[in-house]
Amino acid sequence: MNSDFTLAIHSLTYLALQLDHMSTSDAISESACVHPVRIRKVLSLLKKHGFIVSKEGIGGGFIFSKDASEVNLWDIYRITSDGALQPKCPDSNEDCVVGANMQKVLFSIFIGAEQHLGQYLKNYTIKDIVDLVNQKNQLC
Amino acid sequence: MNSDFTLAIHSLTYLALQLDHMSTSDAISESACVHPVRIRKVLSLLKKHGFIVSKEGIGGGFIFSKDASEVNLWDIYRITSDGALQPKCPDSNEDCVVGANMQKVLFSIFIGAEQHLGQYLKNYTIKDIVDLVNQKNQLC
DNA sequence: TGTACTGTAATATTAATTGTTACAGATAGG
DNA sequence: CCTATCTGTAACAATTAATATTACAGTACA
Repeated sequence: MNSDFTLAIHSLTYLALQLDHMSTSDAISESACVHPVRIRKVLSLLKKHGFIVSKEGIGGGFIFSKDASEVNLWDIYRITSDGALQPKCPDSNEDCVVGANMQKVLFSIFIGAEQHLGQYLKNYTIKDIVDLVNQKNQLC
Repeated sequence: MNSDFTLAIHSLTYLALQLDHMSTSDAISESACVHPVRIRKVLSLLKKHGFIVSKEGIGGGFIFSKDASEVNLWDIYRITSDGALQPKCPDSNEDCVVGANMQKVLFSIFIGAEQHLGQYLKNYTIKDIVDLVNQKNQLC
Protein backbone atom coordinates (compact mmCIF):
# COMPACT_ATOMS: atom_id res chain seq x y z
CA MET A 1 0.00 0.00 0.00
CA ASN A 2 1.37 3.45 -0.79
CA SER A 3 1.40 5.87 2.09
CA ASP A 4 -1.08 8.44 0.79
CA PHE A 5 -3.62 6.88 3.12
CA THR A 6 -1.52 7.40 6.23
CA LEU A 7 -0.44 10.83 5.01
CA ALA A 8 -4.07 11.84 4.69
CA ILE A 9 -4.81 10.57 8.19
CA HIS A 10 -1.76 12.37 9.51
CA SER A 11 -2.75 15.63 7.84
CA LEU A 12 -6.35 15.51 8.99
CA THR A 13 -5.29 14.71 12.53
CA TYR A 14 -2.94 17.67 12.40
CA LEU A 15 -5.70 19.92 11.12
CA ALA A 16 -8.09 18.64 13.76
CA LEU A 17 -5.74 20.07 16.35
CA GLN A 18 -5.47 23.43 14.59
CA LEU A 19 -9.09 24.38 14.16
CA ASP A 20 -8.55 28.06 14.95
CA HIS A 21 -6.34 28.87 11.97
CA MET A 22 -5.20 27.63 8.59
CA SER A 23 -2.14 25.39 8.31
CA THR A 24 0.26 25.56 5.40
CA SER A 25 1.49 22.51 3.51
CA ASP A 26 4.94 23.41 4.81
CA ALA A 27 3.85 23.12 8.42
CA ILE A 28 2.10 19.80 7.84
CA SER A 29 5.00 18.44 5.81
CA GLU A 30 7.31 19.22 8.69
CA SER A 31 5.17 17.13 11.02
CA ALA A 32 4.91 14.25 8.58
CA CYS A 33 8.47 14.49 7.24
CA VAL A 34 7.51 14.45 3.59
CA HIS A 35 7.74 16.97 0.79
CA PRO A 36 5.15 19.79 0.95
CA VAL A 37 4.14 19.14 -2.65
CA ARG A 38 2.99 15.68 -1.66
CA ILE A 39 0.90 17.13 1.13
CA ARG A 40 -0.74 19.50 -1.32
CA LYS A 41 -1.48 16.62 -3.70
CA VAL A 42 -3.09 14.47 -1.05
CA LEU A 43 -4.97 17.37 0.49
CA SER A 44 -6.31 18.46 -2.87
CA LEU A 45 -8.08 15.08 -3.02
CA LEU A 46 -9.55 15.57 0.43
CA LYS A 47 -10.62 19.05 -0.59
CA LYS A 48 -12.47 17.73 -3.63
CA HIS A 49 -14.47 15.53 -1.29
CA GLY A 50 -15.31 18.41 1.01
CA PHE A 51 -13.42 17.33 4.11
CA ILE A 52 -11.24 20.41 4.14
CA VAL A 53 -11.12 23.90 2.69
CA SER A 54 -8.05 25.57 1.26
CA LYS A 55 -7.10 29.15 0.61
CA GLU A 56 -4.30 30.50 -1.54
CA GLY A 57 -2.20 33.55 -0.80
CA ILE A 58 -0.91 35.09 2.40
CA GLY A 59 -2.43 33.57 5.52
CA GLY A 60 -3.74 30.76 3.36
CA GLY A 61 -3.45 27.02 3.83
CA PHE A 62 -5.82 24.23 4.81
CA ILE A 63 -8.46 23.90 7.47
CA PHE A 64 -10.93 21.20 8.48
CA SER A 65 -14.43 21.86 7.22
CA LYS A 66 -16.17 19.02 9.02
CA ASP A 67 -16.22 17.73 12.55
CA ALA A 68 -13.43 15.21 13.16
CA SER A 69 -16.02 12.69 14.32
CA GLU A 70 -17.74 12.82 10.93
CA VAL A 71 -14.75 11.53 8.97
CA ASN A 72 -13.77 7.89 9.28
CA LEU A 73 -10.81 5.96 7.92
CA TRP A 74 -12.84 4.14 5.31
CA ASP A 75 -13.88 7.48 3.80
CA ILE A 76 -10.21 8.37 3.55
CA TYR A 77 -9.15 4.97 2.26
CA ARG A 78 -11.59 5.11 -0.61
CA ILE A 79 -10.32 8.53 -1.64
CA THR A 80 -6.62 7.83 -1.42
CA SER A 81 -6.18 4.10 -1.92
CA ASP A 82 -9.21 2.53 -3.52
CA GLY A 83 -8.20 -0.80 -5.06
CA ALA A 84 -4.78 -0.78 -3.40
CA LEU A 85 -5.36 -4.23 -1.93
CA GLN A 86 -5.69 -5.68 -5.38
CA PRO A 87 -2.30 -7.18 -6.20
CA LYS A 88 -1.03 -6.39 -9.67
CA CYS A 89 -0.43 -9.92 -10.92
CA PRO A 90 0.84 -10.54 -14.42
CA ASP A 91 -1.56 -11.70 -17.08
CA SER A 92 -1.49 -15.43 -16.81
CA ASN A 93 -1.55 -18.19 -19.38
CA GLU A 94 -4.87 -18.42 -21.20
CA ASP A 95 -4.06 -21.95 -22.37
CA CYS A 96 -4.12 -23.27 -18.80
CA VAL A 97 -7.32 -23.85 -16.83
CA VAL A 98 -5.73 -22.29 -13.77
CA GLY A 99 -4.01 -19.41 -15.53
CA ALA A 100 -7.02 -18.51 -17.63
CA ASN A 101 -9.41 -18.12 -14.71
CA MET A 102 -7.31 -17.37 -11.64
CA GLN A 103 -7.17 -13.66 -12.25
CA LYS A 104 -10.93 -13.21 -12.28
CA VAL A 105 -11.39 -15.43 -9.24
CA LEU A 106 -8.77 -13.54 -7.23
CA PHE A 107 -10.12 -10.21 -8.39
CA SER A 108 -13.51 -10.89 -6.87
CA ILE A 109 -11.98 -12.24 -3.69
CA PHE A 110 -9.91 -9.09 -3.26
CA ILE A 111 -12.94 -6.92 -3.91
CA GLY A 112 -14.59 -8.73 -1.03
CA ALA A 113 -11.50 -8.37 1.12
CA GLU A 114 -11.46 -4.64 0.60
CA GLN A 115 -15.11 -4.33 1.52
CA HIS A 116 -14.47 -6.38 4.62
CA LEU A 117 -11.54 -4.14 5.50
CA GLY A 118 -13.92 -1.23 5.09
CA GLN A 119 -16.10 -2.54 7.88
CA TYR A 120 -13.10 -2.34 10.18
CA LEU A 121 -11.91 1.06 9.04
CA LYS A 122 -15.36 2.56 9.50
CA ASN A 123 -14.91 2.06 13.23
CA TYR A 124 -12.23 4.73 13.44
CA THR A 125 -12.91 8.42 12.98
CA ILE A 126 -10.34 11.19 12.93
CA LYS A 127 -11.58 12.11 16.37
CA ASP A 128 -10.62 8.63 17.56
CA ILE A 129 -7.16 9.08 16.09
CA VAL A 130 -6.78 12.46 17.78
CA ASP A 131 -7.78 10.88 21.08
CA LEU A 132 -5.35 8.01 20.62
CA VAL A 133 -2.54 10.39 19.76
CA ASN A 134 -3.25 12.51 22.83
CA GLN A 135 -3.46 9.40 24.95
CA LYS A 136 -0.09 8.11 23.75
CA ASN A 137 1.36 11.57 24.26
CA GLN A 138 0.43 11.72 27.92
CA LEU A 139 2.29 8.50 28.57
CA CYS A 140 5.59 10.11 27.58
CA MET B 1 0.92 -5.79 -1.69
CA ASN B 2 3.53 -7.84 -3.58
CA SER B 3 2.21 -10.73 -5.57
CA ASP B 4 3.85 -13.60 -3.69
CA PHE B 5 0.48 -14.18 -2.06
CA THR B 6 -1.36 -14.61 -5.34
CA LEU B 7 1.52 -16.62 -6.77
CA ALA B 8 1.28 -19.01 -3.86
CA ILE B 9 -2.46 -19.36 -4.36
CA HIS B 10 -1.96 -19.89 -8.06
CA SER B 11 0.68 -22.56 -7.49
CA LEU B 12 -1.31 -24.44 -4.88
CA THR B 13 -4.40 -24.37 -7.06
CA TYR B 14 -2.32 -25.75 -9.90
CA LEU B 15 -0.95 -28.50 -7.67
CA ALA B 16 -4.41 -29.31 -6.39
CA LEU B 17 -5.33 -30.25 -9.95
CA GLN B 18 -2.23 -32.41 -10.44
CA LEU B 19 -2.42 -34.71 -7.46
CA ASP B 20 -1.25 -37.78 -9.38
CA HIS B 21 2.24 -36.55 -10.20
CA MET B 22 4.84 -33.96 -9.33
CA SER B 23 4.88 -30.63 -11.14
CA THR B 24 8.07 -28.77 -11.99
CA SER B 25 8.63 -25.09 -11.30
CA ASP B 26 8.86 -24.68 -15.06
CA ALA B 27 5.36 -26.04 -15.59
CA ILE B 28 3.89 -23.86 -12.85
CA SER B 29 5.76 -20.79 -14.04
CA GLU B 30 4.30 -21.29 -17.47
CA SER B 31 0.79 -21.22 -16.04
CA ALA B 32 1.49 -18.16 -13.89
CA CYS B 33 3.69 -16.36 -16.43
CA VAL B 34 6.53 -15.64 -14.03
CA HIS B 35 10.10 -16.78 -13.80
CA PRO B 36 10.55 -20.36 -12.50
CA VAL B 37 13.06 -19.18 -9.89
CA ARG B 38 10.34 -17.09 -8.31
CA ILE B 39 8.06 -20.09 -8.17
CA ARG B 40 10.78 -22.07 -6.40
CA LYS B 41 11.28 -19.26 -3.89
CA VAL B 42 7.62 -19.02 -3.03
CA LEU B 43 7.12 -22.76 -2.96
CA SER B 44 10.10 -23.25 -0.69
CA LEU B 45 8.22 -21.18 1.88
CA LEU B 46 5.13 -23.31 1.50
CA LYS B 47 7.28 -26.40 1.80
CA LYS B 48 8.76 -25.18 5.10
CA HIS B 49 5.23 -24.97 6.44
CA GLY B 50 4.37 -28.48 5.31
CA PHE B 51 1.76 -27.67 2.68
CA ILE B 52 3.73 -29.26 -0.11
CA VAL B 53 6.58 -31.68 -0.64
CA SER B 54 9.38 -31.28 -3.14
CA LYS B 55 11.81 -33.65 -4.75
CA GLU B 56 15.00 -32.86 -6.63
CA GLY B 57 16.32 -34.66 -9.68
CA ILE B 58 14.68 -36.39 -12.60
CA GLY B 59 10.93 -36.76 -12.19
CA GLY B 60 11.10 -34.35 -9.27
CA GLY B 61 9.08 -31.22 -8.60
CA PHE B 62 6.35 -30.23 -6.17
CA ILE B 63 3.23 -31.96 -4.96
CA PHE B 64 0.48 -31.12 -2.49
CA SER B 65 0.89 -32.87 0.84
CA LYS B 66 -2.39 -31.83 2.40
CA ASP B 67 -5.98 -31.86 1.31
CA ALA B 68 -6.91 -28.68 -0.56
CA SER B 69 -9.73 -28.10 1.91
CA GLU B 70 -7.24 -27.95 4.78
CA VAL B 71 -5.37 -24.90 3.47
CA ASN B 72 -7.03 -21.51 3.61
CA LEU B 73 -5.96 -18.14 2.26
CA TRP B 74 -5.12 -16.74 5.67
CA ASP B 75 -2.60 -19.54 6.19
CA ILE B 76 -0.98 -18.55 2.92
CA TYR B 77 -1.15 -14.83 3.59
CA ARG B 78 0.70 -15.16 6.85
CA ILE B 79 3.47 -17.14 5.18
CA THR B 80 3.96 -14.95 2.15
CA SER B 81 2.78 -11.47 3.12
CA ASP B 82 2.63 -11.04 6.86
CA GLY B 83 2.70 -7.32 7.69
CA ALA B 84 2.20 -6.31 4.08
CA LEU B 85 -0.78 -4.14 4.97
CA GLN B 86 1.41 -2.01 7.21
CA PRO B 87 2.34 1.03 5.14
CA LYS B 88 5.99 2.00 5.31
CA CYS B 89 5.62 5.60 6.41
CA PRO B 90 8.68 7.75 7.05
CA ASP B 91 9.73 8.43 10.60
CA SER B 92 7.84 11.51 11.53
CA ASN B 93 8.76 14.56 13.54
CA GLU B 94 9.31 13.81 17.22
CA ASP B 95 8.91 17.49 18.09
CA CYS B 96 5.27 17.46 17.01
CA VAL B 97 2.48 15.92 19.04
CA VAL B 98 1.01 14.39 15.91
CA GLY B 99 4.28 13.31 14.34
CA ALA B 100 5.65 11.81 17.51
CA ASN B 101 2.70 9.52 18.15
CA MET B 102 1.00 8.91 14.84
CA GLN B 103 3.25 6.05 13.83
CA LYS B 104 2.44 3.97 16.92
CA VAL B 105 -1.26 4.71 16.67
CA LEU B 106 -1.42 3.73 13.01
CA PHE B 107 0.72 0.67 13.63
CA SER B 108 -1.79 -0.77 16.07
CA ILE B 109 -4.69 0.09 13.79
CA PHE B 110 -3.08 -1.74 10.90
CA ILE B 111 -2.34 -4.74 13.09
CA GLY B 112 -6.06 -4.85 13.80
CA ALA B 113 -6.88 -4.38 10.13
CA GLU B 114 -4.74 -7.33 9.18
CA GLN B 115 -6.37 -9.53 11.79
CA HIS B 116 -9.75 -8.47 10.51
CA LEU B 117 -8.69 -9.28 6.99
CA GLY B 118 -7.64 -12.67 8.30
CA GLN B 119 -11.21 -13.43 9.36
CA TYR B 120 -12.26 -12.93 5.76
CA LEU B 121 -9.42 -14.88 4.19
CA LYS B 122 -10.08 -17.84 6.48
CA ASN B 123 -13.35 -18.34 4.64
CA TYR B 124 -11.59 -19.43 1.46
CA THR B 125 -9.70 -22.69 1.12
CA ILE B 126 -7.69 -23.83 -1.88
CA LYS B 127 -10.55 -26.22 -2.59
CA ASP B 128 -12.89 -23.24 -2.86
CA ILE B 129 -10.49 -21.60 -5.29
CA VAL B 130 -10.30 -24.77 -7.37
CA ASP B 131 -14.09 -24.90 -7.47
CA LEU B 132 -14.34 -21.25 -8.46
CA VAL B 133 -11.77 -21.71 -11.21
CA ASN B 134 -13.61 -24.74 -12.57
CA GLN B 135 -16.89 -22.89 -12.36
CA LYS B 136 -15.55 -19.91 -14.31
CA ASN B 137 -14.00 -22.31 -16.81
CA GLN B 138 -17.30 -23.98 -17.64
CA LEU B 139 -18.80 -20.63 -18.55
CA CYS B 140 -16.34 -20.20 -21.41
C1' DT C 1 2.74 45.43 -6.51
C1' DG C 2 5.46 42.35 -3.87
C1' DT C 3 5.07 38.39 -0.81
C1' DA C 4 3.18 34.07 0.59
C1' DC C 5 0.44 30.81 -0.32
C1' DT C 6 -2.11 26.72 -3.35
C1' DG C 7 -2.40 23.79 -7.65
C1' DT C 8 -0.35 21.02 -10.81
C1' DA C 9 2.74 19.30 -14.30
C1' DA C 10 7.26 17.63 -15.53
C1' DT C 11 11.27 15.58 -14.24
C1' DA C 12 14.73 13.29 -11.20
C1' DT C 13 15.75 10.25 -7.61
C1' DT C 14 15.21 6.45 -4.76
C1' DA C 15 13.31 2.13 -3.33
C1' DA C 16 10.80 -2.17 -4.24
C1' DT C 17 9.70 -5.77 -7.17
C1' DT C 18 10.70 -8.90 -10.52
C1' DG C 19 13.70 -11.29 -13.77
C1' DT C 20 18.09 -13.47 -14.94
C1' DT C 21 22.26 -15.88 -14.45
C1' DA C 22 25.03 -19.03 -12.06
C1' DC C 23 26.03 -22.89 -9.65
C1' DA C 24 25.93 -26.38 -5.76
C1' DG C 25 23.40 -30.47 -4.32
C1' DA C 26 19.96 -34.32 -5.01
C1' DT C 27 18.11 -38.17 -7.63
C1' DA C 28 16.83 -41.32 -11.13
C1' DG C 29 18.20 -44.09 -15.05
C1' DG C 30 21.23 -45.98 -18.26
C1' DC D 1 29.50 -44.03 -11.94
C1' DC D 2 28.15 -40.70 -15.20
C1' DT D 3 24.82 -37.79 -17.20
C1' DA D 4 20.48 -35.38 -17.51
C1' DT D 5 17.00 -33.16 -14.84
C1' DC D 6 15.38 -31.32 -11.21
C1' DT D 7 15.38 -28.15 -6.51
C1' DG D 8 17.60 -24.52 -3.54
C1' DT D 9 19.80 -20.20 -3.15
C1' DA D 10 22.63 -16.39 -3.79
C1' DA D 11 24.15 -12.58 -6.52
C1' DC D 12 23.20 -9.39 -9.77
C1' DA D 13 20.47 -6.81 -13.49
C1' DA D 14 16.39 -4.73 -15.17
C1' DT D 15 12.10 -2.91 -14.59
C1' DT D 16 8.54 -0.59 -12.34
C1' DA D 17 6.46 2.07 -8.58
C1' DA D 18 6.90 5.54 -5.02
C1' DT D 19 8.62 9.71 -3.61
C1' DA D 20 11.17 14.04 -3.95
C1' DT D 21 12.36 18.05 -6.44
C1' DT D 22 11.97 21.84 -9.48
C1' DA D 23 9.31 25.06 -11.87
C1' DC D 24 5.83 28.07 -12.60
C1' DA D 25 0.95 29.77 -13.15
C1' DG D 26 -2.81 31.53 -10.35
C1' DT D 27 -4.83 33.66 -6.08
C1' DA D 28 -5.14 36.64 -2.10
C1' DC D 29 -3.76 39.85 1.02
C1' DA D 30 -1.37 43.92 2.85
